[in-house]
Amino acid sequence: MDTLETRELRYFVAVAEELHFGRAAERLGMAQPPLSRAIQQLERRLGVRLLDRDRRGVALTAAGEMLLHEGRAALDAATAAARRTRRAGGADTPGGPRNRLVLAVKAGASHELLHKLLDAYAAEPGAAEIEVLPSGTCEQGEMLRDGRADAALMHMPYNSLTGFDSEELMSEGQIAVLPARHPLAARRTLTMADVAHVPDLPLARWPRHGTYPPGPGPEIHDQTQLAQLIALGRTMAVYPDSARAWLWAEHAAVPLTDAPPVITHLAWPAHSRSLALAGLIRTATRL
Amino acid sequence: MDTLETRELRYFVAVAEELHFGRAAERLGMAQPPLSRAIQQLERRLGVRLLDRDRRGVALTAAGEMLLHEGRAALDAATAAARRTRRAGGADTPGGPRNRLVLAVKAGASHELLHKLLDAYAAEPGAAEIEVLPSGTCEQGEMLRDGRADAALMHMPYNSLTGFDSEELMSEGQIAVLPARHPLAARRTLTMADVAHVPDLPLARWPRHGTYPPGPGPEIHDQTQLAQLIALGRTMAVYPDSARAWLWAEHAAVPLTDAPPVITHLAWPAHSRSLALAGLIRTATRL
DNA sequence: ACTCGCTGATACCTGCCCGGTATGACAGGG
DNA sequence: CCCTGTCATACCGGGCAGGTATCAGCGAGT
Repeated sequence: MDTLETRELRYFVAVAEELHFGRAAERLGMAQPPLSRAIQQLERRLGVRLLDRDRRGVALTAAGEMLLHEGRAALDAATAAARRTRRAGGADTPGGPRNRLVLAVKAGASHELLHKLLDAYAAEPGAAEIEVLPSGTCEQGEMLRDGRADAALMHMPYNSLTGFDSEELMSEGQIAVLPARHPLAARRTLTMADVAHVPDLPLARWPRHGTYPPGPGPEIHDQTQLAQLIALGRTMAVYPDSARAWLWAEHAAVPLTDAPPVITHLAWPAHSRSLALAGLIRTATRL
Repeated sequence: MDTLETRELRYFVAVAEELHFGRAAERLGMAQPPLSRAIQQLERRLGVRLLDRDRRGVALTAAGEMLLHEGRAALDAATAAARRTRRAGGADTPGGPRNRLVLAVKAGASHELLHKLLDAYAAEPGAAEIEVLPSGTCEQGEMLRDGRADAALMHMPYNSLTGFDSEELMSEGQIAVLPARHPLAARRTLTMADVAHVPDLPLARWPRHGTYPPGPGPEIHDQTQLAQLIALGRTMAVYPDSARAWLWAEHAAVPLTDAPPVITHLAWPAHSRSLALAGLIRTATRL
């Protein structure tokens, strides 16, 4: 009576995202009529209109908006339960159940810190095995929510910590990564204003949630590509100090005096009760 | 393949809590055999043993432990989705959908603060209607998690804020609430040590998660009962300063110099995106 | 204006799977 | 040794999820 089936949530979220019954049904691998009926039953069960069926397309009501957000969260929680249970039971590791933690890290970020953390934790008695899972740009939050990861290194202010517990690990300044022969590379320091609108060096653009912000700079998919474009003198980027670890010879790093500091946190789902995670947190705080 | 049905979660949580298929089936209102089969199917789907069936009773494996915790969270998220959607659509309000917020408050706590908050918020333009939902002892967290409430007044260190966003509202000292004619009531101040083991005034015991801590004091169900027992000289209690609001003439309040301060927070689910809630938070921070 | 195309809704049917009843296997206790 | 209590197995029936075919409204194009 008062608890929704995940099947209903899956169906509704698909329709709410596509705003089109046919496409949603296709995405779900089913025919359109049963989907229509399922949504109608859901509306009747809840006693609430979720969608406004205008003859041309479908729109969310306020209640539908709410169910889209809450339903996504519930679906994430359900898949997280499945994934974490499989992992705890060792269903994904050939050698049977092992004490294992998955740590999501933005690919290439915080090399040195990560190294120290892993070494320190491995030295602990009874340490679990840690799998480092490379994550896309700002994807760590989703990975924690849907159970792909048990913990993550997150970088304020780029990631959002809402909904997670966290422990601050490190704070660092930011640098402008420039082509070595560009005039700006000779400067001792720069400001954000200096680098905001350099005509011949537009700032590179990273995708946020799959879409790119507008701007003149090139669209970046991965860090190697960015490094190459900088080395070729086509673009520049603003990065935390620790990015110096992967700079090329053709790169130059100039400190930005007024950039906000980047704070690296170890974050984990707030309700976690794993012993292995507690150990990792403990060693992290001692770092 | 990778997302669990809430039916499966309900069944497993029931079995994991009862550690007994028959009782769990009874609680679920079904027969035992289909429940056994459902759990077996779940184990096969996950590829993981969840329960150790010893001939005498049932025990959780590590994976089962994990699924119990994660499954509870997922079930809470699903029922929260249903409740909040119904509320957003006005399924529970006769007059149709109204802009409404449910605020969980420990019954009788923070009267004055609550009053100020409600008044200030009601004065805001476009304020939503606020329903004050009295909550049992330390129950506010569950209410936020399963959607019975949209926000809560929580009192550190009694409530836990993990998993919620929050805003600090007030900090106050604590007092000992004593029978007026007891010798200790004449003191200007007291310490925790003074009140810990008074032979003729054992500290009252509140339930935590439905069970009472051990001790000599009486078991308390509600505040009126406590007030009466104190007035009768049978027990005493430690309360935040603001409890003075409901003291009787036969009560005395003596400040405790070394009690930890009680900090009242406004807390809400971290993923909330409601406009009305944002308004309440804004007025709360300005208080 | 008529038709075509696209939308979601309805009607009807079929097969699966969920749940119930009856029973079995197995261990422990009197 | 049987009785009790546990969970698992065997079998069956009904409800509901899902598929196919079709309808119903609205827009657009000629």
